[in-house]
Amino acid sequence: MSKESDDFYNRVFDVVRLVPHGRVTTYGAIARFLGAARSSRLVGWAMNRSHNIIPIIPAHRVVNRAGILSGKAHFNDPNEMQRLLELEGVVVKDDQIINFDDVFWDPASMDL
DNA sequence: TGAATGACTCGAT
DNA sequence: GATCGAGCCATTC
Repeated sequence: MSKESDDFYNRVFDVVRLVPHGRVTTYGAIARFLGAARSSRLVGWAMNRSHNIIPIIPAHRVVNRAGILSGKAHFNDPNEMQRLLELEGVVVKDDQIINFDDVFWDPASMDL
């Protein structure tokens, strides 16, 4: 892995950490925010490595554009992702966020 | 070096 | 309106 690609991942992690408490974002939103609109899968790759990243990445706040917890299976405990979201006030049912449109947070619209 | 994979997204049927 | 398939890009085998 080259250093530049590591930097890309680092930006992804940074954006994920910027997600407000009780809000969630999508892979596509992060990818597009970083200028890689068609690299949404790369964001998924980055999150896959987030287990070894410090500080810990709130990966539970990152879901696909449908509001489904597509990455919950990659957690130490799949139930932990849903539990963390519910703990923050996010309503989750069947691995899917109910009020997704209400809790969705776009990094491009954050206050600078 | 070439082929396969993946925590996604969009367009077509 | 829901479902299916193809596209994209970096990493891994």
